Amino acid sequence: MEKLLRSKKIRITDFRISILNIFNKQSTALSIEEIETELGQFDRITLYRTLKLFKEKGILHEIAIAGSNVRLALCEQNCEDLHHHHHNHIHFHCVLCSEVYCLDVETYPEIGLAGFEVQQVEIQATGICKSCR
Amino acid sequence: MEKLLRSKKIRITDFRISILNIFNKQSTALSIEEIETELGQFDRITLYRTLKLFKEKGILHEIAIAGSNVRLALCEQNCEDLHHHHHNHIHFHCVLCSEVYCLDVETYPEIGLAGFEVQQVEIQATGICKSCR
DNA sequence: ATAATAATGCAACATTGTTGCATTATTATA
DNA sequence: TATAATAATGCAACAATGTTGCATTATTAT
Ligand SMILES: [Zn+2]
Ligand SMILES: [Zn+2]
Ligand SMILES: [Zn+2]
Ligand SMILES: [Zn+2]
Repeated sequence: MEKLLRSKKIRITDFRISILNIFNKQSTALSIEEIETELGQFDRITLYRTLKLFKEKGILHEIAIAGSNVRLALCEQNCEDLHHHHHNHIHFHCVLCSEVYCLDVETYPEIGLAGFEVQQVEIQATGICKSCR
Repeated sequence: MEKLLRSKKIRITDFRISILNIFNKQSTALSIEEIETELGQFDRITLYRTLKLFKEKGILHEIAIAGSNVRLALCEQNCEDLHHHHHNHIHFHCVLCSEVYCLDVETYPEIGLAGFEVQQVEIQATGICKSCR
């Protein structure tokens, strides 16, 4: 927790620790609304600033789902910043419980597009999750 | 244009026609801001309602990009509604011009996740587009 | 312990999207 | 083509989401 903040060279504060705690006890990605509920009493501006910083530092990654709220989840250890992630997982969105999971896949698909230089590939699967089946 | 609206069993209005015209002369996906610029003078509420309807009817599909604005693009002929699309293309987001392209791929990857029922797969590639290289 | 620096919390604001309702336009039918 | 039924538009007002400036407070380096 504090080690993570130290490694990213940002100050260790109570607020940041509590945000990290919330993500650590969760197995699925979280919406901002869910984080707010977990926090109880808090300052909205500080929350937004913290989430923005965590994304910039490669502590959290953002998952944008069409027709749904943005979700956030913890990054892998080796993510550098907003633009240099090193994930090898896909995002699964359950149509029943609407939870979003970060899931490892055996083989991550390669995408080739003539004339385009592909740098990163983000995959989102939609369907019914393990616990809703 | 009018044929499309008729086939979806919704009324033909000037506003809807002008929205469809904007999308037809464009090769890339559009942000709401871009649509507003193209429209010139318009009513914001009508625009939002029109876009919502078009998404529900399978006329437009929404592309959610992490850290960027939502984009919209025309659907394939056989898209039924919001939840029943029949696209076979991926979405490419250029890091230089930030345009979003709908691009056909030779083979659309299959995703298998033990315990999860996959119904749809959305793929987003990021990199440098044809015209920015 | 002190100074330098960064984070927080408040107010105020900006952007984005929604709801209710009267007016206007489209469509079906006679 | 005229009329009635129905749906879309445009306005006001609001709700939700996200941002900026600035004084106060906390963290860190010395
Ligand atoms: Zn589920
Ligand atoms: Zn993830
Ligand atoms: Zn480009
Ligand atoms: Zn598309």
